[in-house]
Amino acid sequence: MTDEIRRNMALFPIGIVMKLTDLTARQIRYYEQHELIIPARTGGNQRLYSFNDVERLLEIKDLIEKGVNIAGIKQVLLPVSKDSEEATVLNEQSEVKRRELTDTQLHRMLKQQLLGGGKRGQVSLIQGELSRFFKK
DNA sequence: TTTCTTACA
DNA sequence: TGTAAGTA
Repeated sequence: MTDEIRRNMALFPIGIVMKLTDLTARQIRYYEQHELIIPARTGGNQRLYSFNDVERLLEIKDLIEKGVNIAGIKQVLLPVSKDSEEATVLNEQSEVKRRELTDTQLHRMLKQQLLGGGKRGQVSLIQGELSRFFKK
């Protein structure tokens, strides 16, 4: 899969990313501080972004516009640990406490909605559980 | 000229 | 977040 390589190929400096994402350099660097993105660096310490980085920044921008804070964005964008995934499976199998939503399930629903297509009827349900993630 | 870090409003 | 300062 050489396409992966191309997508992760760091090519453009922050100036171009600013135009591509309509974000300010301040914001782009700020998101980097919070580890939402990790651009490569040149020998001169200049940041270099890849296509993947730009797409990720666009997602971040989307969430920001929807009123999600950094903590919330981290929940949505940061990779879900494998342990959580397995925990979900176990919980689903053990017909015990299968009444409440699993954190990872909720996580998927939120990401699905926040990032675009999301069934409106589901929103109200989510908003109630939202506190679990976007609390302070 | 552009970008970087640090720091103050 | 915006912006200023001093560099690289």
